[in-house]
Amino acid sequence: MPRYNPATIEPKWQAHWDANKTFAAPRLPKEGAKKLYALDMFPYPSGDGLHVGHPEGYTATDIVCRAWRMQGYSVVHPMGFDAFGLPAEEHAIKTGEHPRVQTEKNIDTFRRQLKMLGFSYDWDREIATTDVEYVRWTQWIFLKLYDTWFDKEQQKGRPIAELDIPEDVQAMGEDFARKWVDERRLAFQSSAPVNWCPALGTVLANEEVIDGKSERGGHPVERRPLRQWMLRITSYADRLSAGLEKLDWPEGVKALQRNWIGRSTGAEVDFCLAGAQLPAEVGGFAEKPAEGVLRVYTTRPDTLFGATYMVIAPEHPYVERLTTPEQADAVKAYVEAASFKSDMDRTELAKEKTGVFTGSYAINPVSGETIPVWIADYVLISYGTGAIMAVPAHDERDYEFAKQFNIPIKAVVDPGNAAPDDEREAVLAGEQVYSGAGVAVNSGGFDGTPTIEFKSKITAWLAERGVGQEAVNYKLRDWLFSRQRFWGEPFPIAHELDDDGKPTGQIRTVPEEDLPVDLPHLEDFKPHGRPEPPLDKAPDEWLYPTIDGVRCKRETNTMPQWAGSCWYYLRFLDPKNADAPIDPEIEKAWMPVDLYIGGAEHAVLHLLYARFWHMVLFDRGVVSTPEPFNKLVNQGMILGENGEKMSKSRGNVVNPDEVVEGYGADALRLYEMFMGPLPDSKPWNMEGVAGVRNFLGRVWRLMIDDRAEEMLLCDEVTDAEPTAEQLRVLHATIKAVTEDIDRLSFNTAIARMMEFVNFFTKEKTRPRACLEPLVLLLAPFAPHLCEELWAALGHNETLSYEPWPVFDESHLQTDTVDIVVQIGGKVRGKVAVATGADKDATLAAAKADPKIAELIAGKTIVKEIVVPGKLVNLVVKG
RNA sequence: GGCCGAGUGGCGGAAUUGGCAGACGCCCCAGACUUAAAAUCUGGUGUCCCGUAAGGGGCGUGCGGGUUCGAGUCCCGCCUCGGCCA
Repeated sequence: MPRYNPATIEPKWQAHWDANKTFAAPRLPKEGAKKLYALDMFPYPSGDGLHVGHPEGYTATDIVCRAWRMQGYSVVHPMGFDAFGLPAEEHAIKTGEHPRVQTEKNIDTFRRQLKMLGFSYDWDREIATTDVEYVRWTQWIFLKLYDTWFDKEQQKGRPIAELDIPEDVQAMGEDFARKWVDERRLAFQSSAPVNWCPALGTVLANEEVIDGKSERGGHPVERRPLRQWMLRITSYADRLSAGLEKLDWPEGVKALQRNWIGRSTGAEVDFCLAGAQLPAEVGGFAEKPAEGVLRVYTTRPDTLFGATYMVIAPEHPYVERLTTPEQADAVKAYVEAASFKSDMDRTELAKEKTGVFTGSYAINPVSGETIPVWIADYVLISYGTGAIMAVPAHDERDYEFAKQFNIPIKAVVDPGNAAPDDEREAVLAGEQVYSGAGVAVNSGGFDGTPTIEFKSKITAWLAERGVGQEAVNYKLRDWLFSRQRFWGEPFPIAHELDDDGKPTGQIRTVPEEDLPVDLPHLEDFKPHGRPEPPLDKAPDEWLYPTIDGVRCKRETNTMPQWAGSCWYYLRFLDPKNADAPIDPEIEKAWMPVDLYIGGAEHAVLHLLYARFWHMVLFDRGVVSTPEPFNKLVNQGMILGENGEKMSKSRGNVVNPDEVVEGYGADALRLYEMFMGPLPDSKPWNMEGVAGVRNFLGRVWRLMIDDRAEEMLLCDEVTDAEPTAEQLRVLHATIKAVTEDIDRLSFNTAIARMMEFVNFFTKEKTRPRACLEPLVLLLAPFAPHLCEELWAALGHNETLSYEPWPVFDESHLQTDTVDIVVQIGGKVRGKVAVATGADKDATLAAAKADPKIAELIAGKTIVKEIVVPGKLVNLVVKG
């Protein structure tokens, strides 16, 4: 009977932990104890259930939590669900069943599977982003964003109440002033293109659009502007970038984020349109470009003399006014065609450049030359000013475009030594593009100025004349925060209506005490055929609330899935708080997250968005730390047995339920950790699972007599004192396992415990004093098995809070150590020398070894290298 | 095209600062136990060469160079694969 049988012991201990709330974390860390907040990226509860990729990171954090609990830390280790999202809504559209029903079913499956793996979560803290009480505080945070403006001077978000409205703005009237304020909020409205699919009668998410066609049905998708909510993440670009410095994150992830933010410095330059009435000379560079002025952003103001044409994006507000009657038809067709292309399609370097001439010209502010203004879709309205000066000699895309349309190419940077002579000639002749630094040519009085120097010189020159200024730009764009979907958080916003039921443009926020704004009842979830969100179908009693006595229409956009995951780590600490998102006392005590593990797919967006919200909450005094996640680790991908990505279509998906059924949860956990380093991608191998399962069986038989009818310790287990050798093995194991857990090197920790078991299996007497520490060391990895063994060894309490075994250096010491002896760098022998022997003694011992003596006999020793305790290398000649 | 990461036995991987390459596991082979098998335990297992044997030697960490007494590890150049971005 007492064979190792995970199928009986695992559910038993899971029930025990549940019933005893073994892993409940205290409200605040224990007095005098250090705290650990270990967080997993919570899963989206898909209909497929848990994937073997999930338990990889989850097991890693669980091991750290369990080990550190035993080391006396107060540990909080929560789990929840990121439960809004498209699949549940699609299911609802098909079946008419409310997405919440499907979502809850999926959560139940995920929870069951997670519990089956024995993670030491404090389940009392479970939250789902779809919980109405959670949504309430998500909406509350949105209102904070709405109530915040960014003070550039202080680089800080501040309450709208502290925003001074300039007198000239006030003078323009209340409506104007309100608009002025609204334009400065971190949450603001704007018109942004959506993927409108006329055939499906709905707006699609980016991931539902493939090559300009709908994923379902392959219908054409059009980019159409729609009123949307945006979050002003660009205000925090510098802080988001600078804040990375101090974080203990993989360098690669930091680089990705910096790259995504894409900070560049350059200049904004105003080009007057030919024939335009120039405005009267105003002091300095205008905040907004004057009428008849086309403003561009460039990172290379030094190439201004080489600008031979300009390009504006097809969405640029000047398109109409610049288009001459002769060009009108061509421009119209071009602009429409561009609306079907994604930004990606448009900017792809390899693609052939397209464009159309507007018929208008502008004047180069430095050379006075008249240059044509084109419309081309390789310029994006969302980057910079949506217009560029094109310098074909020194920009690859401009070069291709100029070639395509026979526009002059004028070299203004001499590469000098930076390019071989023939290439340099080609560049200067305008036959080859060169985008590096060099020396100015063909640049009026600036000839001979090195690129770097020229950049600042010309910027100053432009600034003096009020036609340019230094500017910082980011690839990062403001965050498009609304979705035309049902299954998301409603905005706590309503639009005031006039007597005719038309929006006045005035916004009302839902008062805090009226939160949450819950989703309305819908008869069905089918698209209504208009680009407006599905909530437009909501019943009137939901759609038209009265706020402060004014009839309003609720905002019908919903928030994106990212919203809920932006702050869940805070709510975990105080999940039931009815008065605030989190109690400040609790927040101060537990934050920041000490260890955050999850997939690399969230390296940019989730982590950037969450950091942004956190910074706003920090500025507004809701949280006390500038950054939310101190240490981040990305787990690698688990591939199928064939080495390819796991997917249903490849038929190589491994189901955790089946693994647990066949080998047990402890074996699954152990295998996932034994496969290789946590951050690496590695292929699954079911024989490897069998291997670690066998190891767990060996641990069992090390202590339990598996031929007996009852649970009995085997005869070899004794209360006798361990031998010196046994102690040495034990303490080497304690040292290695403890250090390996600290550096998340779980595969090597397991290997060391295997060595321990291999050694003690051969021992005729196995002292408890050695076995008990092993059980404790292994417990974080295979907790069910170890609880069972701990009980068998005569303990009544869970081992979850037993003190971690202490490593004692003195047991590792031996009388002698083996020294490698090399001759000419090749290993030729080994000698035993006394521990701690110095260089001379070690060298003497090496030379005295008969084999070595023979090999060096008659030869001259040129050099002797001695590393005490390690090796001797004799370099000989002759 | 850019950035990041990785190339070590038949396979997953180990080697924390340059110091015995291949820990540990899988696969495979052999032995013990057994009437037999399974299970379990024990041992072997990079590769080539010399030797009947005990044993000895060469070669080996993607490729080519370099630094060093000594390189999987550091430097230069290249190749391949993976990820992200364009």
